[in-house]
Amino acid sequence: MQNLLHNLNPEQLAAVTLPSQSALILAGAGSGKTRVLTTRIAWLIQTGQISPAGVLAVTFTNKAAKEMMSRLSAMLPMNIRGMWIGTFHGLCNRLLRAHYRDAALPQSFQILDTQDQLSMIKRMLKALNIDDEKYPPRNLMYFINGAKDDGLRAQDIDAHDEYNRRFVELYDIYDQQCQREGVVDFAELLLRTYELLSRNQPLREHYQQRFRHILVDEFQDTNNLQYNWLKLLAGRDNAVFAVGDDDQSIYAFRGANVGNMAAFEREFSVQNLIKLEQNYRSHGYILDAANTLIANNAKRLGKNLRTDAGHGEPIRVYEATSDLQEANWIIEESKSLIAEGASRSEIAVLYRSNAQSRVIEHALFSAGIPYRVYGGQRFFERAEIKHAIAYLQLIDNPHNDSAFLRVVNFPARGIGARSLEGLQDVARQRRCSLHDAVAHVPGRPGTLLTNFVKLIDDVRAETALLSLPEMVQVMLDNSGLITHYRSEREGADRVENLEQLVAAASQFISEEGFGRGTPALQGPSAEAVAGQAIVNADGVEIVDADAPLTLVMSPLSAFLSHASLEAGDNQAQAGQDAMQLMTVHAAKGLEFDAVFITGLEEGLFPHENSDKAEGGVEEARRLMYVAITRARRRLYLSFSQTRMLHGQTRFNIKSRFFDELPEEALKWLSPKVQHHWFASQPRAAWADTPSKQPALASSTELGWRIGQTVLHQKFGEGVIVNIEGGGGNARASINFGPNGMKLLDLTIAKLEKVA
DNA sequence: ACCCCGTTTATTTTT
DNA sequence: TAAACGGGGT
Repeated sequence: MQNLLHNLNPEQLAAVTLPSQSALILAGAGSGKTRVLTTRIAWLIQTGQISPAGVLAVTFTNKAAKEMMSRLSAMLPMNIRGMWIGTFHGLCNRLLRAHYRDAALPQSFQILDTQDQLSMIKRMLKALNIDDEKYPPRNLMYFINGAKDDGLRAQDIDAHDEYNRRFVELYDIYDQQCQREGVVDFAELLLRTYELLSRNQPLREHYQQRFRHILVDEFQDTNNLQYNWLKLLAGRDNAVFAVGDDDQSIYAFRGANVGNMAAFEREFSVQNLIKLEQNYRSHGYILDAANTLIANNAKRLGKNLRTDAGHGEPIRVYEATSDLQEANWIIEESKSLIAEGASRSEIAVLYRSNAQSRVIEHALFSAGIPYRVYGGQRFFERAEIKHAIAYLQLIDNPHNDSAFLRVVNFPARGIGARSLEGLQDVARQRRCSLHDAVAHVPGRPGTLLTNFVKLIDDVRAETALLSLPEMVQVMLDNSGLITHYRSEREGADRVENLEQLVAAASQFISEEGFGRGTPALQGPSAEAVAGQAIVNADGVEIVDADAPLTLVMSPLSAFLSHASLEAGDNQAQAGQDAMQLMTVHAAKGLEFDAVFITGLEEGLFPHENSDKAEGGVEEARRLMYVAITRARRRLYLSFSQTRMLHGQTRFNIKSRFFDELPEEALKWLSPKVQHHWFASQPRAAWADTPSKQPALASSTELGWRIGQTVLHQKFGEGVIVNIEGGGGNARASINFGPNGMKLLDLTIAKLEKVA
């Protein structure tokens, strides 16, 4: 135990050893957040305050959950299987599997990912003959997910106009369709569990009594439903240990509510708020920059990072004339870092949006520097894998129409759109699944469809006693998927991926503790279930959704859940010592010796949409804060006067965030206010855009040019983005950054040129 | 049933 | 720019 608490600083120690009450830990970047979280669990167990089964730890990502588990198993000399550590969705899945009857779901319900959900909505709109211009599927999806995230069912929503009434109506129809198919979307996993526990008192009390300690990671990212879910599970007596950082809240756009931190303090009567402000990651100048920047946010719980490390290197700032030049500068700097002995994987290039990676990738490629881009397609998202998964889904639950449609004619079986429309009509009339409708389709389409259904049924029958990997193999062979991709010109990779799926299945069953030979379709045995049965005080029998998974679902169901909930690694040239390219969002939680934050321009970072959204600029500032605090020793900031965006050259001014950083921490590598690109090479930029010539001719008479930086007494500094008209009629679009884009008459407006 | 070509649209993303 | 989608033609 001494060992356990040994190297903690006073605040960390205080947090780890708090009494069993709800507490809020404000954990700054690099302050040892995960360490506190895991040590807290280990300490509770070692001091005998709780048994592993009494611990519930919730994270947002599978990665974070795995990290916690591996740290815990290093800390504790025991099997940590009894602990519930997982993502909100993973834990809900487990609960719903164990209590599927109470939750009114089929035992083999399946999970729709975002793609599946959208295609299902499209299908529904089409079937109802609804104009998808007027009711865009995407909007409906956001509406549905937003409602679910707020805990609302269709009947709970008051629509004030015709348009919204329609949305509500469609939401209701969508839910009914999901129910018929036995599928749930991501938000549904949470909402269904919430409803299950709130309606079923014995069940709720059972879990409330079990989980005396609930620990939550990244609390600032919780949405309203997750917050209420925690509140429900915590009941009145349990201790919720919430760890988060309001300054790193960057997911409001997907429903995260930072306000949950303040609400938590109030509603869970938090006696102990501990701030972890000692930073173990970054050098002084870097932290100064982060602190100074974030102080510009008004809505904060308040926190200031400090370090024992010295100032370190100043933050280098570079102003490029073009995105291309910016990229080349990154390469030059990286080369010298590498020459000084830095390893490539310790250098990260961050950007606001994915599109920005192109130029940088191109430059890195030309320079022959290995790199890795985060955020590509992941294993279970690949088309061929999704097809294979769809076959498996049909074996497990033939009523999953999304899966049915995905593969009914893939590989081609002569079942075209026409036949499928007919089938869908029959299914709608009979209010049944496509699978069940097949028997009622006459003629040749009927025969072909029947053959398809028979194919699925045969694989199911043939593999009923086989293990999961064996089943996957048979499915691949019998479905014709492998044959199909073998005959395709560029199918070799896909065949290889499909073979990897067998390996993935094999790895999965051994990791999750299913016996090697357990039949893929074998559900929990009656005795196993009986062994888990608990009779509560009211005489109600409850089966606890306890680990391992083997007790609540079949290997196949478990594997399919896994495929939906854990999309797998985004493919990477792993092993190589490569530079790391990613969005700022993707960088959250990571750290690097050297970090480049690129594209620091008005309109991009902060993004132009940030100005419009409520609290958008503060969120953008937090994003910048996250970016800065990724760096350990070296930080580079860059922006460019011009940038190619959507096939057009955009003229930008530097981000307002530069004005919010401490001057003494920065070292400007290029002159701050000096010649712009057009001064030295006036022709180059528009040589290939003849259309702009007339405007330029007229504007040059007046002395104005696109790209010119100007000063307006009211709007401040801006850049001329476009000039239209000529002579006495010349007007210019000027980007004044924080003050927006203005269209000004050049003959009237009082503008000063900034050199 | 499939392919081609024009149109449209472009933050951030985990589950 | 470029990728994804949908309509229409073969």
